[in-house]
Amino acid sequence: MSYNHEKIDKKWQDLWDEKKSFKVVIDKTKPKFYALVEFPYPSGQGLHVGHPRSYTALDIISRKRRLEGFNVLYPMGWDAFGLPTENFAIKNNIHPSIVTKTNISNFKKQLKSLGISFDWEREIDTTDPKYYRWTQWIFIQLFNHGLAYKKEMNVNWCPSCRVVLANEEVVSGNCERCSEGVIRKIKSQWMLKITDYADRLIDDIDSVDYIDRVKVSQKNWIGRSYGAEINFTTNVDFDLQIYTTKPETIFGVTYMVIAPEHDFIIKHKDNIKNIDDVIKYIEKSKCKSDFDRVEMIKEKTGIILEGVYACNPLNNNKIPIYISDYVLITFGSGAVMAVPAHDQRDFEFAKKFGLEAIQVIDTLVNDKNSAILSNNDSDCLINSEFLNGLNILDSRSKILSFIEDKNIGRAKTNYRLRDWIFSRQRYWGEPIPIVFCEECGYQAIDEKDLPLKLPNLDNFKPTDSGESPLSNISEFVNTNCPKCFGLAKRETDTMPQWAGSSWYFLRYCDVDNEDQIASKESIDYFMPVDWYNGGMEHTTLHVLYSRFWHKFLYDIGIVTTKEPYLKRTSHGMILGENGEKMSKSRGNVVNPDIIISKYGSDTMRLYEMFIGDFEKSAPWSSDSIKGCRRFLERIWNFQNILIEGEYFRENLKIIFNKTIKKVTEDIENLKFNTAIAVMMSLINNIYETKSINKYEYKTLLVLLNPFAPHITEELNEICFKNNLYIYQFKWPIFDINKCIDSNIEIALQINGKIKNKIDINIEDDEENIIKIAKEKLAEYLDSRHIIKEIYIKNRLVNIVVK
RNA sequence: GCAGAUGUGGUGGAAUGGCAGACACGAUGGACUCAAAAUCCAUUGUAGAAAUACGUGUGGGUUCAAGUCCCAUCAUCUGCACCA
Repeated sequence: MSYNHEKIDKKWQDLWDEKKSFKVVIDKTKPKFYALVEFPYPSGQGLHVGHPRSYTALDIISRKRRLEGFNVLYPMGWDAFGLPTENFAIKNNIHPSIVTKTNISNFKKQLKSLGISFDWEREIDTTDPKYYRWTQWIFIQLFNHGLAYKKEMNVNWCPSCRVVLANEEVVSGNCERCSEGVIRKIKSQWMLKITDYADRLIDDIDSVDYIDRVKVSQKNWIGRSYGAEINFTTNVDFDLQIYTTKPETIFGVTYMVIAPEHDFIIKHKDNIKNIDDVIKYIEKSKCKSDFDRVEMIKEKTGIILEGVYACNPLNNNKIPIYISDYVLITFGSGAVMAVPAHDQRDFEFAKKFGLEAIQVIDTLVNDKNSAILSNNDSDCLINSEFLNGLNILDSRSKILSFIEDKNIGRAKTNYRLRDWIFSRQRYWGEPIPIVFCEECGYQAIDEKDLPLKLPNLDNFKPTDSGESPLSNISEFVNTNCPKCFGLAKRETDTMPQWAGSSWYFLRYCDVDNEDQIASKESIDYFMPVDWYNGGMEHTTLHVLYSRFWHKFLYDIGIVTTKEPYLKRTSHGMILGENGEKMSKSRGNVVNPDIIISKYGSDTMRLYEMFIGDFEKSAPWSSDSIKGCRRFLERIWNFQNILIEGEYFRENLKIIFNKTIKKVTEDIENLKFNTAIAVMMSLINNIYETKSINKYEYKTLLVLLNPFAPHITEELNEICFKNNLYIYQFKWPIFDINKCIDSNIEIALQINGKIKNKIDINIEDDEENIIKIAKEKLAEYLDSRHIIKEIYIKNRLVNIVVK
């Protein structure tokens, strides 16, 4: 009987469905394990070979955990709101809800054909009103706690999608979704005050087990810096407040630069003599996005404000004021004190405009072509009056207490992180549950009226004005104020796609709950997520946003853990055969359906894991996958050479124990590729004996089951007829004492170069081994002087000679 | 420019400072076959008939011993908001 993957895959997938084999309920007699993978956006293209990498990896973990006695929650759902669906719907004139339904059913079919052990009873869909009711509920809580507010923002505007993008969604100055150029536009936006949580988002990251790259990216994104705010007076009635991380260099200030958007310019335009030129410069910089400003690294631009000047509060020196777009209004106070001697950007700007530089830190490094960047805290200050002779750290604390005493400034912590722009002027998103009343202002709708359903529009295209399509529907817009019951208008903006994915892991705990996000009991039992895996591209934003919401929900008593995810790992991308990123336009996309129908889902799963280091990207190879299929066929054919036996045979005892140990450990360390390699080695060894006994075969099937669940279940049924499924078995354990061979080969070296090898017994003592080694190496030792003899246990002998 | 990562056979990739190239693909030769496919066996880092020599981007260093640690350098990839 040959290995018929089509029949076998279907048989077991149907059986798991029918028996609800992976359904999980609260069971306090067992330890729980919550495995989570990022739920997909169900795009029209269907599943991509990249998706299964993450799902298979945590499926292996989940299946192994079940065998180890855990009660495993491994759920799946759909992050289904979003622009591509809306754009597809517009283009093809089909309602986005229908597009979504079709895409989900296609994705689901494809996922099922992979045999992942999801609990499909807990499937969620972010576009389902039963789900987004609670997304809206969380927004109301944020609003009631002052964390959601409206603000006029200079926002990124995509003329093509006609939608405002968060900074995070702008890639290289272009829209992340449609790749069109992004311009700047003023718009009143709902904002979420994520900055209130900046410290906790940084500090708590040390309490969780995230891979370092993720921790670093979270910290860098928040970007906490310690510095000072200092007020500089001016010759007009206005104090310019600057932010600096190096307050001790204040005696080196020779000019000041403010952002083009700074209030000072408009307020004192009558005092600025060259105001016409200044306005021209401002207009020019308005067209640039922040990204363009970044790109302008070659040359600094700027213009002096004539007729106004600032005073250095420390020595009353008059200093000129410039505007330049390298200073951003969104960071610090939108004004910097320029110290060209010790800051590279200031140095370049000063060079271009012929401005003076005063050196205030004495350091050995001295390069005339760049600023003097001192990294040494013990360097001392010069040209700085009362700071002279103090090192950097001492002078910093002295200047801080000085400015605080004189009330001209104070220590200040700053963050790179900005508040989260939360509005979208689009149709296919959760309506924001707020109304505007002339009398009462912005009011959250009554929680009893949730969900606020997205009206079923015929015309869901964005309006050219940039308002949401919902603004055209008077039945939706016109309503009553929940407070005074007078006439009021609904908010017509919708939420960004990030919203639904910021709390979905909570809903999985209790998907059908109609009274709350999830029951307290289910949250207490399943949360936190024990292991969360997803793409590298989400390690900054999605992880940060969902941690923020979780911390807020902690503060209002909904969840009981400060962090949502105990452990976060990320997988590398699967590239096309040509080593480039898979994409439709490159024509190198591999469709998993074709692979599965040709080789079967177990081969597909195995190859996804064998392809390379899980955390690194790897190119797909349609040749290499054959090796995985051959491996499974050999295991299949073992049923023909099956013999009786209740223990490992003596000559295979060591290798079996070693393999169990390695596979057990490698799975935990995301080293799926070497786990598979060691099983391949094992079967090569078994092959040499021309037989396999029942105990050995059963052990092998359990070990392989998390990787290749269909074929292993089938073989178990054929060969053992024990009325038990493998998923009900126990994970094999190894005997640490039987993991080392008694006879091993060690290397013999002369001065670190391999010259020979010998077999030793691990019981042999060192003295004896060195003696044998020297006999073996006699020809090299002849008449030479031995300086040192090194023996590394079970590894090698190295004789150092002269 | 900044930050992070990566450089190992023809290919994907293995190697707690201790025998570089596990495992797999591909290739070559052989068995089976009328033939092909599949399967099985053997070989496969480079040079060399061999002994041997050389080999982990490049140049130094530490060490009895370096793919691995340190310094410098080059190349590639990813992210970015000139973060003061």
